[in-house]
Amino acid sequence: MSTVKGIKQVPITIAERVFDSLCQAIVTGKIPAGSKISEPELAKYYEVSRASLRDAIGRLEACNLVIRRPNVGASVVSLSDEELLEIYTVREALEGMAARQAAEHMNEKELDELQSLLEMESQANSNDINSDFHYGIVIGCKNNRLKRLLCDDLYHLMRMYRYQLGRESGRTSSASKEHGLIMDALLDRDGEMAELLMRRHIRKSRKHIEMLLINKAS
Amino acid sequence: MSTVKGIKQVPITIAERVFDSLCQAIVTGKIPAGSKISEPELAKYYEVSRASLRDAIGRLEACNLVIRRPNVGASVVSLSDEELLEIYTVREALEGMAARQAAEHMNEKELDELQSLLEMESQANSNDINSDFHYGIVIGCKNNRLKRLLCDDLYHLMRMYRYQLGRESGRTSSASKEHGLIMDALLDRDGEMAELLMRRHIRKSRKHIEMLLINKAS
DNA sequence: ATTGAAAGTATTGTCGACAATATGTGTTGA
DNA sequence: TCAACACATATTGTCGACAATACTTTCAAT
Repeated sequence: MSTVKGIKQVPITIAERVFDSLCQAIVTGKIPAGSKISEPELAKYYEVSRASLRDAIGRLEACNLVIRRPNVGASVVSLSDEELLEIYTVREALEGMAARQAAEHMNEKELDELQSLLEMESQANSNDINSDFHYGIVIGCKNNRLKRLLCDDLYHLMRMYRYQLGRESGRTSSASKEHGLIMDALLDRDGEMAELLMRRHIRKSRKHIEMLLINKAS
Repeated sequence: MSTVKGIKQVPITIAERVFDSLCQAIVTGKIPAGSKISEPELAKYYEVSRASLRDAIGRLEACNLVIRRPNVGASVVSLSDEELLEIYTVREALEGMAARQAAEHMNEKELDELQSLLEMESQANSNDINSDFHYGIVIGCKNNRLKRLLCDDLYHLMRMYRYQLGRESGRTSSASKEHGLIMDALLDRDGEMAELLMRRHIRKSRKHIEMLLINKAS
């Protein structure tokens, strides 16, 4: 993947390859949230120099998966409940706009593909975010800056916590219905409606996660 | 400054110091848009090793001021007209949400300060973005993720093109009025209205820039 | 004269070593 | 017993050199 323009790229340099590996390891929790990143240890593990590893860590910081403090080192990000909810608020704003622009700019073929994606979604509960409805809308918005913000800066974090929290346990049915409504708005080329529905959809997800977190606390 | 959490930080490492210098040089156009970054040349100029300089370049890439291609090197970003307008669309979404949250979360003291900022704005047309109205609202939204996206990922680019285009020649009067309306909404704690007004305000700026670009083309 | 290949040059990517800073441990003093 | 200082250890930051890749120039062939 290699974090450029939100479009998966084949890693060219060693640093990019290590970045991809570390990214995967962090998202899947193999390197747990909050844990410290040891440069000598990981450099030895991946059999690369510390220079390449540090480059990779810099990229991880750029996509918000680690936090680096000067002269101290990097740690895997660990979001508090509030910080997790903050991301949903940002998503509401950005994906809402993405939906609006997608309604205006997606072509027929893309709309078709998105719809068939939606139909598959109802049965196969695929965990691959690359083939999910939200991702399809982001790609369809045709605003590269928006794409990059969502895909480069939030995408990985979202994957990480989706992994950790288990993909919003038990809201699939209502979420699917909401996706259907958004799809209709896209087909109608109704940007305003698409944005409105997308925002409401993400707000509901947020509320749902909020409940999960409250229950988890007990 | 040193690009962390949108809050100016004193540079600790050499890489951070060089990043700050390069950031400034790019924003002010001292290193012109589109120009190539020569690692050996700049390393010699700043009297640092290439390792530190490369670290700095990585940070520049993270805040979207340069684009790096593997085995080729980094170039200062150069936005097309469309790409510049894309940023306004993203700002509409993000700063709209920031205004909403600011209305809900800013305390009295912050509101006071913002208002006095607004009064100063009408006379002294300060070019320091750190003391500008939009920045104040972003800081006041209390959503760190939102702050970081705006301040780390878009702030520098905005400064750069504001510098280049000369701060939206001749829209200060109407823009100031719009700021006043937003301020009123904040004082009313009316988040929905604040978001609505902020979005309209940025949309108008976008239209204004669009006109400037069309005229420039002739 | 233009196109293509090949050699040469310059730049980027990677490495290992050293310096600077932070962390952990042990000792001393109150 | 606890606090604070000093020392020892480990990690990060920085450096210069080498390897790999890209770019430029030269030359030859059609």
